[in-house]
Amino acid sequence: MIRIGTHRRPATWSRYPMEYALDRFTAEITAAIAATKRVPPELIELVTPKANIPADLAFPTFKAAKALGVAPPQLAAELAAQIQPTADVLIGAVVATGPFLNFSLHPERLAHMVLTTIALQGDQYGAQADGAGKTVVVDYSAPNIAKRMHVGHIRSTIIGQAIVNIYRATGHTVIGDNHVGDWGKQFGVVLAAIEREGQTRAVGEAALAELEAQYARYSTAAKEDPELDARARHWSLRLEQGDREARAIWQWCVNLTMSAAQRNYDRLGVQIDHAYGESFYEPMLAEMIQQALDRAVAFRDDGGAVVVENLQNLPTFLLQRSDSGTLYMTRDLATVVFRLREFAPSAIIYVVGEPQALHLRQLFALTRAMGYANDVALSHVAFGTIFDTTGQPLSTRRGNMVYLEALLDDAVARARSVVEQKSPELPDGEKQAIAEAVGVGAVVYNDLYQDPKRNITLDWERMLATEGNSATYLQYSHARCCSILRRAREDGGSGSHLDATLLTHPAEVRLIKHLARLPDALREAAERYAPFVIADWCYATAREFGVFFEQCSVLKAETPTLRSARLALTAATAQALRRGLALLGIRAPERM
RNA sequence: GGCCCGGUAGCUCAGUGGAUGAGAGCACUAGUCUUCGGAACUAGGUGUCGGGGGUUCGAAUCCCUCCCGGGUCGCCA
Repeated sequence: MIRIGTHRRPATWSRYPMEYALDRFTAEITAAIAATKRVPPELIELVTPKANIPADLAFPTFKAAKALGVAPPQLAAELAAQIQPTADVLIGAVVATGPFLNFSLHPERLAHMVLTTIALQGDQYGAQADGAGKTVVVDYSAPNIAKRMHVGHIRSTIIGQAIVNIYRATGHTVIGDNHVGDWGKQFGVVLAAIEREGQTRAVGEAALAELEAQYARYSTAAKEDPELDARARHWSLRLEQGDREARAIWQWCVNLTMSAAQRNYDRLGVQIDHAYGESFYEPMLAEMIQQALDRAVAFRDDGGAVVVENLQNLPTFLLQRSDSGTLYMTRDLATVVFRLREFAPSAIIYVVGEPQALHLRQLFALTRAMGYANDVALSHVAFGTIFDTTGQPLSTRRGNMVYLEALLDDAVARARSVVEQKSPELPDGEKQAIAEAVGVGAVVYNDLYQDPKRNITLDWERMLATEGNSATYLQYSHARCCSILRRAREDGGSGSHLDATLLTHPAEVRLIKHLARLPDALREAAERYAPFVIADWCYATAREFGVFFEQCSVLKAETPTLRSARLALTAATAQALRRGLALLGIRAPERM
């Protein structure tokens, strides 16, 4: 008998994750096979069987049998005969099926352990200690100053935040850094355009829109007038050299942009620890270039440019222009060096679009060639491009650009109309909060449900889908759990003594087994930089709950003790779903 | 041309060495339902896993090669 929901959680649980059921199961099997002394430990590799196999973990005996010189089915049968699960392990049954040795979980013991774990860990369920003592820097979002955030920034922001959440949950100290694009020649264009047309008096996103328009007009004109191009480069240099007027306008642009970006971040649940921005590294650039020259990684060519070539067969690139201006690469190099000194990370993760894959490979090679980061993992989480429904890339020039704020507003408005239709009785404030959670959740999920490296299509119908693999379906499943729990509270009969071993219905067992998988999903998501692994887990959880909901009545369970056990399972499902969604940055309303 | 990423059901995608089912969702068809919230559940698939070779006891998964789509290749970021 276990108590669920009535005790206080020990303060240590969130900091020292407990052993998870499937980890113990795996360890028990490995130990049991090893104990037969028939199979060398290094040949014990377990696999998860396909869904049609009635087992939870399997040992394929092929390799071991070959090494031992026996037929695989014979070895499997031999081992099955030798392994007798005792009453205190999670192993329920051991069966040899041809060359496979199949292990099944003991449903009652699993139920007890999983529900206990989730109740104890609460919103920390699945947390790992793997990353304890390690620091990871995540570079994400990176809006451009003097521009609105558009769909081009949304992927880095959303995927980056999910990776931050996931790494925190695996015990890492995570430093998020918003590498804001506030420097470089493009900014020279901004300043030159303002000089030419005057400073807009608009505010908020409207001001940013005007700055974008000025930028576009200037760029177009500069194509036919080399004078204007030179003027922009001149402003770029003035800015780099600390010119007061250039700096003042620059600061105005930065403030304007960041306050607009913050509104989007707040809605998306995004919190980034730092926003040093490219400009921050200006004082380090001369030193970086000098080091590259001193260490013979780069050379100065006849035109005065600093060139890096023949680096690991990568294409040649520059660290300094022939007019002495610096480049993206120069600042990125300084950024790595700064992060190494400041945070001493074991890894730096760049959440940046796939088109910059080559740039980052060059950066990583350069960093190492200069003697930095030899024991630090440098990773690029590359995400694909967003296209419109006709397959065209989104761009301002094409006129099909979608801005983040407008995208979120639109999604929320559509969600609001569904809420009005489905839940007219709710108070207005709650309706709006639900619409915000559902609309924004849909946008976020659209970016996280699949492998980031795939290109994605901006498709309203799919993004705001309320069924299938969608954010709304997950939120709805959670709300249903909450509804049952709410009604149970109103009935006053949720009993505190719970016997999880009563949960033996196939739908209950399946749901419990699935809940047990979150810790593994979290580990895999971290290893692969793949939030979609968590999304998949959430979706499968919601589906298993849907089956349970249909087949096992909670409030009208046959006996009070079964009702209590099912309430505990429902509470655990709600808790775990909330946890999974939180890792993705999606809110889970209790009603919708 | 070199390099990178994709190519799995009509569409959008999982699966990247293991089991005579290659899975989900959407769409389509037919059901469940006096609803613990129907934004639900159930049933229905003749798929050259882009083509062809190879490695392996075993390949959608690893290797080679070719085809198709996208990206990228010194003074933008």
